[in-house]
Amino acid sequence: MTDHISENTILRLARYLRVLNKLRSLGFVKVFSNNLGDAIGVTPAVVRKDFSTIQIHGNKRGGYAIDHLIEEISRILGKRSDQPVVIAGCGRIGTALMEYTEFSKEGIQIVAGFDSDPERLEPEGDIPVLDISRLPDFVVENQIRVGIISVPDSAAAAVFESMMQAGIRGFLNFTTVELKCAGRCPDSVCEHECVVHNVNISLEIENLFYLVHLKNRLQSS
Amino acid sequence: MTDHISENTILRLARYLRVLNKLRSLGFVKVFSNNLGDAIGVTPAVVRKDFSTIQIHGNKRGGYAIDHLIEEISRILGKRSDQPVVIAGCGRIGTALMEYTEFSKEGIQIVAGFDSDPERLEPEGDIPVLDISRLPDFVVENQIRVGIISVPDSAAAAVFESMMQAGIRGFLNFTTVELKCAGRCPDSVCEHECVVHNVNISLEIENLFYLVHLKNRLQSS
DNA sequence: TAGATTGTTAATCGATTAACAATC
DNA sequence: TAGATTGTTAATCGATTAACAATC
Repeated sequence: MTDHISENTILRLARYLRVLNKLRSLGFVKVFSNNLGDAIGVTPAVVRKDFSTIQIHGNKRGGYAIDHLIEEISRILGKRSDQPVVIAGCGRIGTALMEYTEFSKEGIQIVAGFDSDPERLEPEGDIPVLDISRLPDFVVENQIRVGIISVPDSAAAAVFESMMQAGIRGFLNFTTVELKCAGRCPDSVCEHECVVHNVNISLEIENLFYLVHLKNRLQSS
Repeated sequence: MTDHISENTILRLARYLRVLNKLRSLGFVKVFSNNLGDAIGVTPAVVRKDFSTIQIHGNKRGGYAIDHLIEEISRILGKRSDQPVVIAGCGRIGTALMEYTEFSKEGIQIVAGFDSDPERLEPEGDIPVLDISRLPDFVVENQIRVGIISVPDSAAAAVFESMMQAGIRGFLNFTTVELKCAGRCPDSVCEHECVVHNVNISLEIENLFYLVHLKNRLQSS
């Protein structure tokens, strides 16, 4: 079928898709590589190349049909209307995420939280918070593929391991622990690697200081 | 002075620095490119190259002295012990960040929050929450260079503009609005560009679904 | 010394950009 | 038709990797 699609392209496709949905809801029907490039901050050539690699074709003068783009990109990316996610660790960050209202707009649904602290459990809650020991069964039963790790650093590795064993393949990691999965997936379940994306806000902020500092230096020399 | 340092290198240096501080606190004195590479997930050659470009030298068989590394990397990156940050928008995310205890460990200090909702103001709070109209003066007076934007999307562009005018040069953007600063800084204040990093958690989660989906497809074909 | 590690050069790889023919 | 945009190829650029001499 389709050629190999680079990770960069996949991430851009996801962003095009968001812009396209906004454009459609505004009543637009056509779009040019030009417009889309501006919207996500890349050159028109990149947009055309991306579409070319996933075999989406436009009209030589009329640009691309938004409906068609949305349909094709959604198909390629495997976009589902329901995207169920579990959260391990219902502390400050975990709770904030459970209350985060933006998710539902995008079809993301936090289906359960897990914690080891009995005080935090709410089995009957709107989003149930269960004991962490029940995570593997829950993941298997509900065929969850994506999970958020917002436990303390000290618990990160063990939680990661058990989530992976249970079948989670995509991780959003809020700890500062480097979670590696290359070759760690049990062969019987998983011959491919997992995907771990890290969100490290204090590192992000530090990086801003560094980048601003160094840009200044460069400028003044 | 130093040659041009790529952004990739800068971001890696920041991560080495975090690992090095941990190693030092464990009593380690020396480290090999090997170890550091493992710790942040790059090859040893990348580590040596990074150090080479910032003119840090090791010993042909004894690796690198941790103290020296920390000192030099901190100097290059311009690491300060106090890293003051303001937050625009004290809703759910903004408040969670103000309460986030990890920041102080890294020397990051949220010095004030700003909001347009009178109900949210707390001028006498531990971290004062002031009216958004007072942000520019505050930033100028306290020479703040880094800010967090966690306002509703609809307010993002205007808030960004006023923060930039006031002198903020590094932005952590929690909205889904594409904030562009190329050429937008007022020349009198700023001949260099700003740095905007985006944190879009729902996009991150969506991307995990897409990447997992596509890795599966690739595998099974 | 032998073995291990640095530091650097050249080779490779992939992504981005430039350019332009095709064509609506 | 003239002008604008796609789609693709070749050129460029930068980052990563491989390889290995230097040397502790």
